Amino acid sequence: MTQKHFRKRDAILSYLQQSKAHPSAETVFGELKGEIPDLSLATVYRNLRLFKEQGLIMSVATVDGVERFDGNTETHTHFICNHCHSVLDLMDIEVPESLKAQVLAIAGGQVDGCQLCFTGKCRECQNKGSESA
Amino acid sequence: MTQKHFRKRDAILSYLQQSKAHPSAETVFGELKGEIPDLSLATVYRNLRLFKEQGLIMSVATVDGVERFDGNTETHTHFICNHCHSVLDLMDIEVPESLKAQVLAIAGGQVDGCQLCFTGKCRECQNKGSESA
DNA sequence: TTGGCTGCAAAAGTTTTGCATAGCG
DNA sequence: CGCTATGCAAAACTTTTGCAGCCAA
Repeated sequence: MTQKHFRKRDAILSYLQQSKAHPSAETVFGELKGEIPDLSLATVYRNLRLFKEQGLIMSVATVDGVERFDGNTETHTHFICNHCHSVLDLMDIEVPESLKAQVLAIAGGQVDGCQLCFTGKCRECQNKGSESA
Repeated sequence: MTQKHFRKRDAILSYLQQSKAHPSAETVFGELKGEIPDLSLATVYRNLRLFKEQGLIMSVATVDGVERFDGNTETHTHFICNHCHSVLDLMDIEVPESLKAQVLAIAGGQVDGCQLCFTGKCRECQNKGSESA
């Protein structure tokens, strides 16, 4: 399987799927640059966009001006730290199914997904005090 | 009350608070430009940022690359149409208080807010068929 | 005069695109 | 050869910033 052809694309997708950090394009690029020195940021952006269109990854949110991605496309809740801008998964927090039905009834049309996102200060930042603004 | 000084700032805030369209900076600018011809886009951006910091408005989401704002800072649910990019309020859909407590327990730190956002195709786009991609 | 608000234009930061090249079938 | 993926650099787009001017107190 010498599909060097897809090596970069695959690497990007794998990285996304394995990461729990909800990285930005720049972060993906930075992390993979080590093992793939001739990787281009444009390739990262192109593939992220492609994966998103294909539903292989999803966009979690735009945090501090940059889009953050998640290789886990199952609906799950996130927590965004306003201080260090980390994005955490909250797998156990689920939006009641009843709400989704209500939305369909109210908004009409078609409901594809739902994102629940809490914001605040993560434990780490809390512990560190206010040093990481 | 000839506070012409604050006329633009006030106009921007009023517009946000009265609008239900969750406008972007560009939209606010475009809408107010009519009545305030010498309004500058920079002023809109500056004030939106200021209002957000002051908690007078909030950022709903970044839709199609642009940040969308809401003059209603009470926690409430939104619906984003993937087709026409409109953002609708779903005032009746509420995140159970119990979830918020759970989040605090899990994520630790401090929980400031929570955003619940559904995505899909709004009734209008649904009715219009697929003409508005 | 001082201080805050603004316009304008330049700058910064993120994301996209055009074009040429290289690899695979 | 045709097709897709990619690097590089330029471009596009959104948002921020520097600076000078203006208005009110």
